[in-house]
Amino acid sequence: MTPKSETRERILEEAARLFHEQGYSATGISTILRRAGVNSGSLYHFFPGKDALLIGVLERHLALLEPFILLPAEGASSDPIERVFALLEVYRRGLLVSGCTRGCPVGNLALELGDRKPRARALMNEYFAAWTGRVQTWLAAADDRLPAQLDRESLSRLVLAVMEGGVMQARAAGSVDPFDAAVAQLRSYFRLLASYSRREPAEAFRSAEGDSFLEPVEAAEPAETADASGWRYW
Amino acid sequence: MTPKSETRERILEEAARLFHEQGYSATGISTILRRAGVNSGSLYHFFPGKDALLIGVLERHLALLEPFILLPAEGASSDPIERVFALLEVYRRGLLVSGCTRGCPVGNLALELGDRKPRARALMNEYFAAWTGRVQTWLAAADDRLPAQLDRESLSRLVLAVMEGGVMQARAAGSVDPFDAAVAQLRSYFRLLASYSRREPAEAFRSAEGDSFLEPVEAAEPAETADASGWRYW
DNA sequence: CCATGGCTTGATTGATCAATCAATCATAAT
DNA sequence: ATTATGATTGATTGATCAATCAAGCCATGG
Repeated sequence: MTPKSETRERILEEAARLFHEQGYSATGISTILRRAGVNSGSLYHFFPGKDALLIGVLERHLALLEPFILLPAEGASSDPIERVFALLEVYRRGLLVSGCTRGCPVGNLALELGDRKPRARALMNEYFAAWTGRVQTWLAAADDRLPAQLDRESLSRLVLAVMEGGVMQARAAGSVDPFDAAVAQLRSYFRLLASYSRREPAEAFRSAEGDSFLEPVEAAEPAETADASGWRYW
Repeated sequence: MTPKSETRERILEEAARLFHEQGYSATGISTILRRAGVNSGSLYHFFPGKDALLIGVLERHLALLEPFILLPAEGASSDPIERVFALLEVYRRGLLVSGCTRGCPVGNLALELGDRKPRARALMNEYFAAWTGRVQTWLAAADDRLPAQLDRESLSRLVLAVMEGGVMQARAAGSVDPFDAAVAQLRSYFRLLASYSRREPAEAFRSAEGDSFLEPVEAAEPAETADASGWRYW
């Protein structure tokens, strides 16, 4: 038995797949057991409960992020910006080979679980941080092709949003087209950034002050949106 | 006793809120009944089953998209591009008033249900199509500030991806910051598009041909990604 | 006055859920 | 050979799930 028993790995693998395809709540322990060819006692020998299994799955995703997602993207190109798009292409492949049923395994869980499982949310945050962190590394390596005033962390958040939002639309549409469309626009943005970095500093990056979008709102408002009839939506 | 009974509306409202916060599978009928102050027989009088309730909730979201999402965004500004960002701000408010637990109600369900409920997926597609369609209308109204070669449908898909991806990150982080970051970058993209539309046509929009990102892949490959050890990830 | 039909009541069903546990097996250390 | 430890078995638990249904309520129209 390897350091972490083979049975344990098989359970995690099937649980990860099922959580990804059906979600956490919709996946029954019995289904995991059947698919993994294991008895319930074995599962509860390794994991005290379903929650712990979820944590194990997320830890596995975190461990696999480097070898199965980031390294392949880095291997696809030596150009740092192309690596960003190679990263997106990794997820595109995931969509294609699964018939648009599987995109980002962590993204699904992030929306499903929200803040109801604090430990899980911390791990998902860690996952996203590692993901965007690596993108920032690449952006830093392409320093000469990006405007100096550009906030690289924000840009990495945009890249992640495009991936997750694109995957969601692809899953809803049953087609990669919306994903491709969003990525194509991101590509266009990078082209514009590159050409702008070659010209004058431009006012396009003058920070967001005077920008009505990021105003107070924060702790303002009676925290209730209602129309004339007293209807609430949120 | 309005055309569609008040009880029915109350059930739909509570179901929508619970599906949004906890997801479809994680929400029990009994919880909906308790929160709506209704007996099970009443619910099953209006909806043959939980699936039908889901459909009803999605139809309600579709019906409320116009009055509670799109019209407020249009009312916030007469400038068509500002309307795009006002639309994003609507969701930002939703995040804030809910402590980052509620973003886009349809997005959550889209990722959770995938293609397991065809009728539901069709409605979610319709929702996204209406959403991006309106954005395209606004983009068309700002025709003079966008490069002629720009694909407006793709851009609307990007806007939706930014919203959904931003909401997901905000939910995972328990903070609107990632959402704001992604939106700020989208804003920057729009600024660049505007300044470019004032200059020469630029090669930045020369379609995607010769662009390695959108190549074959389609029906190619043994449809399996494995590393040296035979490991599969997707 | 009754009859009709939309709506509500709430106990109840069987299925499925996550989780338990005493017993057994396998392996390796002593 | 003996014991200890880890891993596995699978029947079983009580809780919760979605869904059912016979009975009653009540407003309207005849």
